[in-house]
Amino acid sequence: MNRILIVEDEETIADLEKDYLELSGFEVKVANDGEAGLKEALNGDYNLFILDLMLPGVDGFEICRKIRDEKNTPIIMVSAKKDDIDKIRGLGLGADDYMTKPFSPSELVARVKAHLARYDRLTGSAVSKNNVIEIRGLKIDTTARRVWINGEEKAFTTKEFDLLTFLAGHPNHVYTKEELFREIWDMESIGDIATVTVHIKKIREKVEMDTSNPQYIETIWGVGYRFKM
Amino acid sequence: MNRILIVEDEETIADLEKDYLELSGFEVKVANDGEAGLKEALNGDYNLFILDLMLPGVDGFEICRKIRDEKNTPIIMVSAKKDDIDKIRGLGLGADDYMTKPFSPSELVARVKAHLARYDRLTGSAVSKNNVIEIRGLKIDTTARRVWINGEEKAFTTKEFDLLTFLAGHPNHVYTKEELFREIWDMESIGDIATVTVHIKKIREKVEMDTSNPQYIETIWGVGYRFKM
DNA sequence: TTCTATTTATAAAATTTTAATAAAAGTTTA
DNA sequence: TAAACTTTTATTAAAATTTTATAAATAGAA
Repeated sequence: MNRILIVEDEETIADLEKDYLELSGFEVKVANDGEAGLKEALNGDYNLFILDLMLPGVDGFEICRKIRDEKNTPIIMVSAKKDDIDKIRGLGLGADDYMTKPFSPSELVARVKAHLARYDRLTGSAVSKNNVIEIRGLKIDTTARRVWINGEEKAFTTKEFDLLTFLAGHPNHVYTKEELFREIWDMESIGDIATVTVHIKKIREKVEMDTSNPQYIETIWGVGYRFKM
Repeated sequence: MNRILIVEDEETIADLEKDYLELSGFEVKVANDGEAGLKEALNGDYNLFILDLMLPGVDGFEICRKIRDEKNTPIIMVSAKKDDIDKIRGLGLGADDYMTKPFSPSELVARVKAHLARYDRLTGSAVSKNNVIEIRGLKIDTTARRVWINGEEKAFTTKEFDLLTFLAGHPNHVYTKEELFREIWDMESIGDIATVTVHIKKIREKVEMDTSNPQYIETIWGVGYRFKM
């Protein structure tokens, strides 16, 4: 459940925003002035802040800065004046979005969802974006360039790693040695295809339990190799 | 140095955007159709994408989806029609921003900067808000720019510190020397990559017990370096 | 089946590529 | 200007890749 803090002194607006957001399944808290808003923002555990720019006490501007000193939580700034928005946008305050009143509640909800989704995308899965291939006991981390067989890490050279990753990334597809050479070595094969065989052997030595009965890279006689899946 | 890819078929617009972004210190590449754009986006190393919605070949919509399958890089979608924007915004395509043509180049630059800053903020990993990185016996205070190995403080020069902090802040990720150079030296590497090697050596001398068997910064032969975690 | 030609596996040597190191030259900073 | 730092260059060392030679497996034909 995502928790949202609205810092807004106009109660009708705050209530309207709150209602719509709650209908969309968010947990919402409202603070009516700057002091309370700032305190709540820093001590509470929120996933997103909606800050009005004009507030009694501490203004939205100041709250935004203070939050950014401590958190990366998404912040949406709201103001009645288009000019203010333009001004603060230029200040590089670290807010994530700016909306001019009046706005439709559904647009607010849409933006809130978009910011929460992005935040999760960037913080949660920063590493695991497609960067890990896992097939049976084999695990390949493509950005770290590390390989594990049944939990045990094995060292791979550049070409070995590239070749294995390419094959594992296209399982069940049969590639000729020419195709593999072109793919990994980035050039036309002019007979120098033996090196593919040698690298396949090296990879198998590290990956397979029994080299003569490969579970991962299969030999297709007279054709090429295929990564079994 | 941040690298930006513009996928836009109208050359005058693309050139205008490119000029403004370059004036702001970005490195910009333009692709004029969907095919080229998609290929470049997936293979190249970019920090942000600007995609036109209407393109010959593969449309911006499709490119956005394909990029999101593989990367979390910020995407700004551009369209001449306000209606299209509203439509795709609702689709949850994973784009980070939407702009309607015509727009002022300075607004484009402002948004680009904002998105890059947020991306860094959210993915800057281990460092983020804490300001202190602590991994095994190594402690780095990023605001004070001080480094301790097993409790003993060591003096680091600017470049050494930046390089170590970047690597330690993105543990397990393998970076090429080109990438490291771009990151720390803020410019395109034109062969002057040897300096990265030398700095790695200097850092290891201070950080490692046994330089020839590094516990922190590992060499990935033929690829680059990785901070072990 | 047996023989032969073809293809792949294996092992080891030779070559090439890449990084570590040391030291000099250049640059910046106090 | 001197000291500290950075970059470049040259040399050495290490590692990875490719080549070569030989063995083994497979498929096809007699």
